[in-house]
Amino acid sequence: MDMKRKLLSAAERLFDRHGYTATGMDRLTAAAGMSSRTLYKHAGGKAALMAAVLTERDRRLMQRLEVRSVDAVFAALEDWVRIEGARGCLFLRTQGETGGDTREVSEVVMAHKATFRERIAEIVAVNIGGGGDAELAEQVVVLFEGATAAAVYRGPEAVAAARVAARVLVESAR
Amino acid sequence: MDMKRKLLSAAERLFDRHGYTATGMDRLTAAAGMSSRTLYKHAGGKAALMAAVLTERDRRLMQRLEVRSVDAVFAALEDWVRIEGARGCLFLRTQGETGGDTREVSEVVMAHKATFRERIAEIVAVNIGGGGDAELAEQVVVLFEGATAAAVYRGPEAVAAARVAARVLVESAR
DNA sequence: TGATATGTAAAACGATCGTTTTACATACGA
DNA sequence: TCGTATGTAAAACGATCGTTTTACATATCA
Repeated sequence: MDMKRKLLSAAERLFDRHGYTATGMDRLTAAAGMSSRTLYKHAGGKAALMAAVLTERDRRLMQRLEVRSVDAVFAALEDWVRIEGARGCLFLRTQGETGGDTREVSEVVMAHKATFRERIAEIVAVNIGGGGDAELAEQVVVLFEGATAAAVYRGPEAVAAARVAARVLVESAR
Repeated sequence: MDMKRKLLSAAERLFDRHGYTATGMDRLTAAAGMSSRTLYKHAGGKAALMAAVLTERDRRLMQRLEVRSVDAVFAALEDWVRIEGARGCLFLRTQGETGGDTREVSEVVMAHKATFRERIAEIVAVNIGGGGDAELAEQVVVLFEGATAAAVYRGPEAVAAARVAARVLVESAR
């Protein structure tokens, strides 16, 4: 279905640039180039549409994190910021906007963060040799989130700093 | 003015817990225990109220960062998270919700982030001895933002991990 | 040919948005 | 005692919210 792809990419763009609550259905229908009847048939409703957007974003993001080294994780984040810009983590922003009381959204957000953390832990384990280092994995997660957040006002420099910091931490944990 | 204090603390609570856009003026008047006429006389409007909330929050946060060591910065963040909970940075969340096109809000957010970064740079300079280390300061900023963001789904553990990471980075920069 | 699916355009739904206004009460200081 | 300030309660403002419905067009395929 071509219609669904158009809807999802238009919705992701608007939600990301203007926020979930502030984006009205009329703006969504206009940007997706379809009637509201068709939009509701495909997406179900606003919250379900946001959940679908986040599910798709999770897929795209996790694909970029199919790497073997901690350094490559931050290289991937650098690419992401350069291509898509830095407006903060859409998952956390949406969770914050809805106060956590939109079930469909909360579930996707928490699931994404869990698999994200798991992926980082795997990569850290490979880099360290030997068993996993839970503390180092937590540190890398924090650096990744911090780079994402700080890049909003510091730009790509924040990601570069996180990358260097991760190198130091990995080295000192080895 | 007692009225203004009641308004600001009620507004901060609601904006922080439910988001800026999703919080209606009726909920604000009810929580602050005042008529909408009085609210508008004191605050001017919704955007100006949010700006006032952020200004007050900046004051409170910066007060907690009147410390001498990088380690104390993260100790302060631990206290904050324990007392106020972890719902992410209200400044960045609000900036994200408004897409950056509410002037009154954007100005306070950017000003806060600038002074925050400056404070971190000062503390880093004291800890390192000798001139400032711009790269280390950027790393500490990233760790602080990352701990704030990751604590939403990882809890206080995220702050503890950031604290340890900062220790390692400061040591290796010395 | 005629049913089924898939789309648009546009109006309507009741609710809620941020804000202003009208009308009235109370306290304080000249 | 009279004006000024400061408050409440409640209605009204037009706009916009998310969602559903009505009426109609087009394409596919048995």
